[in-house]
Amino acid sequence: MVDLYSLERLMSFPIFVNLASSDIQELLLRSRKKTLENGESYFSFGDKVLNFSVLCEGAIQLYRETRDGHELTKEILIVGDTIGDEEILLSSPTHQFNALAIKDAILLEFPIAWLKENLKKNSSLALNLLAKLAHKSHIATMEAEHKGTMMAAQQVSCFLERLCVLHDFDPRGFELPYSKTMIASRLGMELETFSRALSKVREHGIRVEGNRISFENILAAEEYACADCTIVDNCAEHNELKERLNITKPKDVGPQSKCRGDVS
Amino acid sequence: MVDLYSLERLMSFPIFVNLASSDIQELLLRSRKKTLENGESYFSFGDKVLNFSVLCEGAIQLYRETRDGHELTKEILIVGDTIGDEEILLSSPTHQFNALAIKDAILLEFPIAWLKENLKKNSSLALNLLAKLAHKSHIATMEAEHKGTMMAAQQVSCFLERLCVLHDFDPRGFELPYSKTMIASRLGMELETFSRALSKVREHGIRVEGNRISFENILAAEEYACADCTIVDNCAEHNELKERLNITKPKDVGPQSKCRGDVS
DNA sequence: CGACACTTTGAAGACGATCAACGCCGGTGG
DNA sequence: CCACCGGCGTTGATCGTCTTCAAAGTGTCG
Repeated sequence: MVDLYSLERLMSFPIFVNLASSDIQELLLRSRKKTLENGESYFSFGDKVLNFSVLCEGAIQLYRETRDGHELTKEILIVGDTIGDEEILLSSPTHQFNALAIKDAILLEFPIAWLKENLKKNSSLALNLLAKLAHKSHIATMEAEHKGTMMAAQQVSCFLERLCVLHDFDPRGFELPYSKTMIASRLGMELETFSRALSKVREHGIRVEGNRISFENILAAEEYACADCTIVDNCAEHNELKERLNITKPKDVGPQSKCRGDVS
Repeated sequence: MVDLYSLERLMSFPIFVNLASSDIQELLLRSRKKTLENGESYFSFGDKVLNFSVLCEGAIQLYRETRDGHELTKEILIVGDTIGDEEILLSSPTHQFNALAIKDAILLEFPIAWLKENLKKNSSLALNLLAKLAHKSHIATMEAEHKGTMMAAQQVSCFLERLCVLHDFDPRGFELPYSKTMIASRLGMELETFSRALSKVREHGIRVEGNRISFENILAAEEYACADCTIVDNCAEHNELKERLNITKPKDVGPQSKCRGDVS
């Protein structure tokens, strides 16, 4: 069992980074712990926004349903991510999507009033949230661009590379952390399309066997994934991946590419 | 000629709303005025990020170019919008897109150090920026969903309705504020597709004659645009539009829909 | 062994992108 | 004044990719 209340752990989350320990201690006094089992709903579309929450363990899917019963995954949250910030900042009284635990999860909850207060008082917290939102917005832009310019298989290739880095998996072989159905939904494509895309990435240096992924030829995979990406230096995760596989230290990072990606 | 330095004008911009007049006075001392002519470039991909800027007049297109020479419009900024906030918050030393004046434009520029400073000191400024980014992120989510679930003509219909409200045009007849080429690019579709979509929306209560748009049957247009939108109460702009046309006061706004949209 | 969830594969269909041709208009120059 | 040109928008035909529908395969767990 993870020590939920470890200061170091909390301070490693982007939202709390740079906060004084005293602030975090103060934090914890106002917080509630919430546990969810795999498959348990956290809230649904239309529910009142009660809390600002930080995900400490597990994973949570944010999704909506279209009228024809289709499910649209907006995001998959992983440890360190936050829930409710957007609604609070938009002054939306109700949630605009459903939240479902897709692994056993633990959250720290804070009443929304707490966040509103502390954003005014604590500039570090406000800056952290600003950085997070800016990042999110950047990712959204990038993925929108990808959806418009790349073929499904290229998106999958790009996704797998980012996934590997962000989850700190071994690039030489790792298991997908979610079902393929979930990933397809996250990528905004049909399961069938995703399945066929997985076949295709095999021709580009990525081995796929069941749920096991391994990067056999990262340069080929990289080349394929980024062929139509406008980010010149390619994604930070992609470079990270190459470094880990000891292929090429990018000669000079220089004007850094900003293709970081919440891949979840 | 607009009085650029009118306090009321600046305070009406989302980014400066709620700031004390003294703060705004202070602001102006640090600012530089920059004018651009229609067609003039403000900065290009890869340029160093030097300023945080507020657009006071005109319009600016943010776009990238793909390798095959295609142009991708990320956003069209209108009066009151800001430039450079994202880069500063992401600590990106260079711009990740091009900025081009598509009307004669006037900006107020602040050195990036200024923004960094003031975000710490001035919580209202930080909160305004947070609200703006949250809103931007929300729009991005919505438009991504639209691109995935609606046909081109539905997106166009939705866009025209939001455009009308955000630019405060007369719903019974107004001119498109940008070229069709520009709008198509903004919507992430080809000019031909946009052109055909305009033909199709005619069958759904929207008259299109050259660059003139008029909403003849807002209920039909609304029904068409939102048929596949998961936002239950539909866009705030759509409701606003219906009110302006005196069709139906929405019986009860209730849990407010959050489909506001920077349509530019 | 059978039930069930999940995934793969195949074939048909829909939508938007692409290529190509044309119409329209304003400007420029002879 | 007219001829020519370029930018912009429309329309038609074709093509590619993703979606959809259908069926079969794989795995797990009782």
